[in-house]
Amino acid sequence: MINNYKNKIISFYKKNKRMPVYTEIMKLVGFKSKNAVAKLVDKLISEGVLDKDSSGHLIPNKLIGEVPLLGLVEAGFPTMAEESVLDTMNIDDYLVKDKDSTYLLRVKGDSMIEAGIQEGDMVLAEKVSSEGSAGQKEVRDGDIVIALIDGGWTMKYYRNRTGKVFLEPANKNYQPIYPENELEVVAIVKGVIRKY
Amino acid sequence: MINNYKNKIISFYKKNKRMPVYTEIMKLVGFKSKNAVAKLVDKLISEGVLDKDSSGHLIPNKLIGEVPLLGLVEAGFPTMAEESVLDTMNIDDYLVKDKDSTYLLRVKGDSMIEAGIQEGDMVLAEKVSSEGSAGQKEVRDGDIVIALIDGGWTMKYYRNRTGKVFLEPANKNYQPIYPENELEVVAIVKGVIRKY
DNA sequence: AGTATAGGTGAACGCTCGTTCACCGTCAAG
DNA sequence: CTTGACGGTGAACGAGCGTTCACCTATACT
Repeated sequence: MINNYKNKIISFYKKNKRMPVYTEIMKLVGFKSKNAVAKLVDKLISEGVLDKDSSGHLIPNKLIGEVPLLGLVEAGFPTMAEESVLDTMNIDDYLVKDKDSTYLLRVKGDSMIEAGIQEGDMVLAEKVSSEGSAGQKEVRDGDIVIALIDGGWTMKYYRNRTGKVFLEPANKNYQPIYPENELEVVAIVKGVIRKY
Repeated sequence: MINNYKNKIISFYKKNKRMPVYTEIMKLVGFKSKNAVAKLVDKLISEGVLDKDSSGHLIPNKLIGEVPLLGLVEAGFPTMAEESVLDTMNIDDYLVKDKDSTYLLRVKGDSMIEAGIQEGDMVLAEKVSSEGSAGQKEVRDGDIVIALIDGGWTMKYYRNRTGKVFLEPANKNYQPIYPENELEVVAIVKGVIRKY
C-alpha cells in the first residue's frame, strides 16, 4: 500500500515536473485529512523515498529522477540489495553540460559505425560558437563533428593532424572527404544515446 | 540582463530540483519587491522560458530539462533558428521506462564492440523479474543481456534460436559461451550512453 | 518641454500552505 | 479484557504564497 502511495507521488512528479503539495497528495491517494498526508510523508522521508527542504516543501530525492549506478558490468549486479548501489546518477546532468548549445540529432547511415555510432542512434551535439554565442568549444583533431562541407551536411571525424583539414568516416567502405571550398564545423558530438 | 535572470532561475532549479517561489527569485536576482518578480515572471512566460500551473506555482517548461531535438544528422542544423527545432526531448524519460528496475553499469572489455558498445560506455539495464518484482520483461533471442553464467558475470547477446541457449559476443575474436551448468539472465540491456 | 513606457518599490489582499492538537476506530499482544 | 500502536479524521494556527494597486523614477521619443 505504501508503495502504491509512493508511485502515485512519483507519477505526479513526472507528469507535472514538480512535487505535489499536501492537499494534492490527499486527493491523489484518497485521504480526507492533510494530517494523514503529513504522517505518510514523514514515513516516506524516513524511508529515504522523499525529501523536504528547509521551507517544508517536498523535493524529489536521489531515488526520483536519478538512476542507480552499479559497478562494472563484469562485476554484475552485486547482490541486488539496496545497499550495494554504489551511487546514483542523473542522466541529463551527466550528458548535458551546456544547456543552451546542446542539441539532439538522429543518426542516419553507417559512416561512423566503427566508432560505435549506428543508424538510429541519437547524438548529443554541442554547437560551436559562431562568435558571441554560448559554446566556445574548440574543435580538436579526432573529435566527431557535425559539419557543413561544400554545401552538404555530414557527421565524421575531424582531422587536422598535418595542418590539412579533412573529414574521415569511421567505416572502411568510405573515403575521407577533403573540402573543395567550404568546411564549417557546426557542432561537436559530445555523447551518444541508443535505445533498444 | 533578462537572460541572466533566466539562468539564475534555471540554476536554482537544477540545484534544488524545484522551482523557486517569488521571494526566492527576489533574493536570487536582487529585487526588493515581489511585484518586480511578478512582472519578470510574466515576461519570461510570454517568452516561453517558464510556465505556471493552475495554482500559480512555477513549473519548468520544455526548455528546462529537455533537449531540443533537431532532425536527421544528414539534414544538419537547420538554419539554427529557434523555429527550426522540431521537438524537445527529455533524455531520462526517453531511456528509463521502468524506474524501479533500471540500473546503470559501466562497460568493461570489448566483447560487444561490433554491437556498438565500447569500453567505458554506460549501459541501461532493466532487471528481469525474479518473481513478484516489478520488471517482468521476457528475454528474447537477440537481446543484449547481463547474465550470470557458471558463476561469472558477462554482457552478451542472448541466443535461443534453436532451443539451445547460449551467449554470443559481438566480437569475432571471442567465442560463443555455452553454459555448463548455470545461465541466469539478470537484466536486459535497454540503452547505451556514451560521453566524449 | 512634454509624455509615454519600462522597470522598479512598498504595502495590502485573500488564500493556501505545512504544521499541530485532540480524537476515533481497528487490530494484535499481554 | 485491557492496552498500546497504527492509521486515519477534523479543525484550527500562523506563516508564506501569488496577486494587485498606487506610486516612483529613469530613459527615449515626439
